[in-house]
Amino acid sequence: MPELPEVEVVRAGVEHWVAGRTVDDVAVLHPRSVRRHTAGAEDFSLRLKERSFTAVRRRGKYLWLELDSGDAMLAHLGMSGQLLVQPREHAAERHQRVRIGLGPAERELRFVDQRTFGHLMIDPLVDDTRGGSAGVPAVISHIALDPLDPAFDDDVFSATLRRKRTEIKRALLDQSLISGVGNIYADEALWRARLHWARPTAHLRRPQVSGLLEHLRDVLREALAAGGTSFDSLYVNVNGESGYFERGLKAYGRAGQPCGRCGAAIRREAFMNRSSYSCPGCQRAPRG
DNA sequence: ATGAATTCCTGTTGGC
DNA sequence: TGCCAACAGGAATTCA
Repeated sequence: MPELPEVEVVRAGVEHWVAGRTVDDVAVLHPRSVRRHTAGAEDFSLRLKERSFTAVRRRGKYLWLELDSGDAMLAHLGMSGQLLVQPREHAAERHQRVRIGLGPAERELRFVDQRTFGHLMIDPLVDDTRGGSAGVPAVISHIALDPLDPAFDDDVFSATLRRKRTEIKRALLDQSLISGVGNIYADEALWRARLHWARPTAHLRRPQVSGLLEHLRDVLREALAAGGTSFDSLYVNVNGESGYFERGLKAYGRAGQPCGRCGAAIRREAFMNRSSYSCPGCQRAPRG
C-alpha cells in the first residue's frame, strides 16, 4: 500500500520518464479513476492533450505532474494504484484505467489500479499557503506538509497535536495534521517510540512528540532507501519492480511473532475498520 | 466545530 | 469442491 516512501519512489521514476514530454493521446478506460475530475472524462483528456509535463512533485501521498498550462495532473494511488511507463505496443495490464501517450517517445504513461481507490484529475495550481515555494493543486491545499518536507514545523505540529482530543494514531493518519503516513508507517513509528496507538494526544509531552517525529522520519527514510514496502505485488514502482522494505517491519503484519525488542508476541487489534499492530510489552495501553 | 463512523472497490484467503 | 465472510485501507463524506 503506497505511503510516502512508495509515492516518492514513483514520483522520481515518473519524473525521469515524463519531464519534457508532450501528451499526444489520452484514453480514460474506467470513469471511476477520474471521478474527482468533476467536469468529466472528456474534459480530463482535453486539458491534457498537447500539453507538456514540466515537473513532478509530491506532498504526502499525493503526487502531481505539472503542465505548461498552469494546471497539474494530480494523482493519488489509493491502495493499489500504479503509474507505469511502458512501450506503446506493450500489452495492456489487467487493471489499466488510464493511458497517456508521451510524445515524441514511443512510450506511454499508464495508470493501473485494481481496487480503484486511487484517482487522477486535472486541477489548477495555486499559491501554497503551507510554506512551499512551488504551487500546489487547489484541491489538496488542505493537506499538511509531510515530515520529510524541510518546511515541516515540529513545534507547530506538537502544539496542534496536543490541542486535539483524539488518539495518537488517528492523528498520525489525519492528513490535515501531517501527511504521507498510513497504517504501516504509523504502526512502525509508534513501535519505535514505544507508544500505544490509543494514547491521548492531549497528554503527550513535547519531547515524546519530538521523539515520535524522529522515529517516523527514520522509518520513512529507511523505507525510501529500500525502495518502499510492498506485500502482494499490487504496488510496484514505475519500472514495475516491487519495493522490499517489508523485511524491515518490526510490528506491522507480525501478529503472534516475537517483538524484536522484548520478545513478547506482537498483538493485532481492530482499529478504524482496519488493524493495528503493537507490542504488549513495550507499548502499554493507556488507562481507561 | 469537532471527532468518529461510513463508504467506496476487487482479489485473495480461510473456514465450514 | 464451492460458497461466503473477512480482510486489505486512504480519505471524502456523512453523522452525532
